[in-house]
Amino acid sequence: MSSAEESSKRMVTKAELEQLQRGTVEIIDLHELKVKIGRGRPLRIKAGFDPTAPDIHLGHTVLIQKLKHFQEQGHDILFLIGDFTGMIGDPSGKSETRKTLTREAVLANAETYKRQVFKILDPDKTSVVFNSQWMDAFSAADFVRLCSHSTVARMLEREDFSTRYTAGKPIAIHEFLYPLVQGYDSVALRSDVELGGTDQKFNLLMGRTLQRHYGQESQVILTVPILEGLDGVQKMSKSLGNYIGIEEPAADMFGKVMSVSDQLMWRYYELLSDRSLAAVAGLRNDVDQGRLHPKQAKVDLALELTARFHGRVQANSAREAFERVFAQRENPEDMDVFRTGSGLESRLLAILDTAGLCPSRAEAKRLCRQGACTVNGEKVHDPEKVLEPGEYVLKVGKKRFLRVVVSEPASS
RNA sequence: GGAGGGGUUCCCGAGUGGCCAAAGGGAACAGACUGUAAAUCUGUCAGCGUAAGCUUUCGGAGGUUCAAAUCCUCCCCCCUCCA
Repeated sequence: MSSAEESSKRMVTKAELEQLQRGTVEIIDLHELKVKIGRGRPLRIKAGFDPTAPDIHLGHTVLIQKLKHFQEQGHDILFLIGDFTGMIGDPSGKSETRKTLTREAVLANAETYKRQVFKILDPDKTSVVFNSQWMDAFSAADFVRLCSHSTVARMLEREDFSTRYTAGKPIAIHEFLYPLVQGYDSVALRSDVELGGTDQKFNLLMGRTLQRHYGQESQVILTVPILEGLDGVQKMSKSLGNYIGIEEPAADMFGKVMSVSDQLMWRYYELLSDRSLAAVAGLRNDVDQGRLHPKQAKVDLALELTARFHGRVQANSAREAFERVFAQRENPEDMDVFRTGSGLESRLLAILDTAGLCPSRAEAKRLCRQGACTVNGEKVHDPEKVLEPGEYVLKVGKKRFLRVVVSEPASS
């Protein structure tokens, strides 16, 4: 063996492997991964994203952080935007017919993705690809061939298909194409490793199968946990509104982390924090033993996560603002300002509605009657209350604030 | 193509002529309690209107009736079995 070959081959170090394994649910197959890494050339690491929702949230970052680990170890990241698969719509969950995005929309979304994802990944070492690049050229005959590599029985092994099937819920045939196309993407990209959430396991495995059928070595698949959203039950997603977006202002990010339940806080520590699992276990123990107040632990977590996207300084001021508003019940420093005329326009319910603090006037009335509305710190139960010309601070519930300026009546 | 079952308010789900803006549960929101945690208790949960009240909603379109989510007709969609 020549010395050049000698140096190109290497054993993966224990530390590197541990970094890759941390926080993963499953690696299929770990031995194959070692072999691939051991060949010494950069691996092609694939991960796919939905083109319709270019709003990366903390749930996505679990996966993206893992991509970063691979990137740090010198591997090539293939950030796949599923603009073709987007037409199908991932069958998991609700089956809505997606409308095809225009070319411009796809490109615009891609730019948003890049802006967001490069907060974490190194742009120089990341290729952004679209599966329409090869799928648009796919002929009907190609599709028939692709479909021949799987079976209906195999498809029905997938949990959400079998669940729906036994429950008598509809399964559209084109939904079967989703795993096939996702799997074919691995063929087209010659991926060595594909990352995905645990809910993607079936699709990821399909990639392994198809690669073999198309004469390639199977990719290793690596699954990461699905992060629960703010409600602690359902997965974090934009459509459920239980997410923390990575482009949200520091104050919102901090506040949202603080609103999470104590139980969920540990989950977030585990999946999102950079702290070692041992350190997290230590913290948890301290809280259990009463040596550390759970709120303090949550503040630390909120600081860490906010600082990751906004830096230390902004994270700290977000924390101060939070304490001021919620612990000391003071008003936030910057509130939206709403200007209105006097008279009927300056009735409380009218302001609440037109300023957008409540979705409807009926809702505004209800909230007032329930004692949720405060004007300059005083509860106002009457939704018909007219605010005289002047400046007020209006508060609805715990989180909605508004500075209201009521102008003098026009002298006409 | 045939037979049967089904489409209800954000979700699940009751309702088969008036007492139905529609039970119950979940979610959500608000109040109390707190640490903007959990648990608990209470209240709210189509829109407009100060109110009386009015308007829209039960797959879609018509019809019967003083009155329809409920009855009739046609249409659309889903499921099961048969072919």
